[in-house]
Amino acid sequence: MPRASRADAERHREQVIEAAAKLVRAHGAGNVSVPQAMAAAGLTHGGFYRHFASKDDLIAQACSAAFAERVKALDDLTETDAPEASPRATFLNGYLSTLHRDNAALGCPGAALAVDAARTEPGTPLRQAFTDGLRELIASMRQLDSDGTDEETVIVELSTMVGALMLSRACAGDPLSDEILTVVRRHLLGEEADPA
Amino acid sequence: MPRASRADAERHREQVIEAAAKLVRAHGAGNVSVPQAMAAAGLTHGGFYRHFASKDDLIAQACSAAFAERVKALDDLTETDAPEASPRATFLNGYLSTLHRDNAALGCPGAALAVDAARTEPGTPLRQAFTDGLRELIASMRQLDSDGTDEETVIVELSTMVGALMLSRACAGDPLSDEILTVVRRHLLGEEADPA
DNA sequence: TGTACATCAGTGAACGCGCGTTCACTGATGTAC
DNA sequence: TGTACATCAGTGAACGCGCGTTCACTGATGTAC
Repeated sequence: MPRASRADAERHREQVIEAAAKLVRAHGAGNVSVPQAMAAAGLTHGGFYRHFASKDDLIAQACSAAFAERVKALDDLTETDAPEASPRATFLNGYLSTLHRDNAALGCPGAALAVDAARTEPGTPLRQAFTDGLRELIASMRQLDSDGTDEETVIVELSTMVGALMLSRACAGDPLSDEILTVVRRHLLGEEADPA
Repeated sequence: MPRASRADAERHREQVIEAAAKLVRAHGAGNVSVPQAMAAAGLTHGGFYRHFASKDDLIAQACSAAFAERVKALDDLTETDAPEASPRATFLNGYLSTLHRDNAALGCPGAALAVDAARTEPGTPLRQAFTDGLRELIASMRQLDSDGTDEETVIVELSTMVGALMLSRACAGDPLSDEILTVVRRHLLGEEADPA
């Protein structure tokens, strides 16, 4: 494949980002190699630097793509008219499910990539991509209730969900893992935040 | 240093674990090398395998040591008689502080190592060490109030704290980082969990 | 529309580097008498 | 208590490996006429 058309090249670039967005959530920024990401898109590693300035550049773009994908799913949920359950309940139940726990590759980057973003310096591409994505996620969560929700309430709720998902993943295989999901799901669905 | 006494050797082993417990929380399991951990204890890397079966073995022991250190600090807090603030408030304020956010090396392994534990398979030494440590941490948190606290309540509280700390670290350098700490601190201190 | 040529997406070999792990060696420590 | 010797904690060179990145090369794509 010595020369692809511009349209093909653009499609390849998107495929690499898409593949990296999954790999990076499943294995972490440091455990995804350039050859792996390229191979996941059906390419060899040599052409990598025609698409990206560096590995860090790809990781940051993969982080942005992961947030964008999640935010879009959230917005679709919000716009669905009158489902059987409320959008918020649907979101929470999905987030705190064993399916989400066991499939980080397609899951929330807020949980999967927070530590990787935390381990880079402020101002690096990944840190910035994560911060921007987190802001968008919070904004979308505020629209889950038809009359909108305080930023404060959403931040507390998201912190609880992210913490529960990560702790649950960290001890998966032990009964404690399911218990965390169940207890936190019950807590968030059984009561509304009460800014006393 | 061709031959150290048995007491020295034992002390060296503990120093390597202690150093690794800090390094691993600051940089992650994959970003700490055997030479680094040995050098942090003043040794060269060659003698490593007289103390540890593998790098994974050291990482798991470092995780256990980090939890043990944290649990001890918590228990000391619980046993302090009548301080100005309640043990629970002191614990929460310290946990959700910028000091804790900016010093992961000495901080809570539940937040710092959850992703590393999640990225190993069930049954691996790190996964087991993390799960055991998490159980001990939950047990100690239940004793913070003099009359004890439900496991459910503590799990929700710990999830919220871990999530907030990690998200705050991931966007440190941005105003959102401080906001997360402030909002979640106010939430946890301003109201008691209410099992509706 | 057809031809001549420049562009450049993708290939695969190569680079220097740090990793986890192994090993022959050193010489003070620990032990047997 | 003193001596002879075995043990073994720590050293530093070496191993094979995969990494991020570079580069000469190929040949279809895109463009100028």
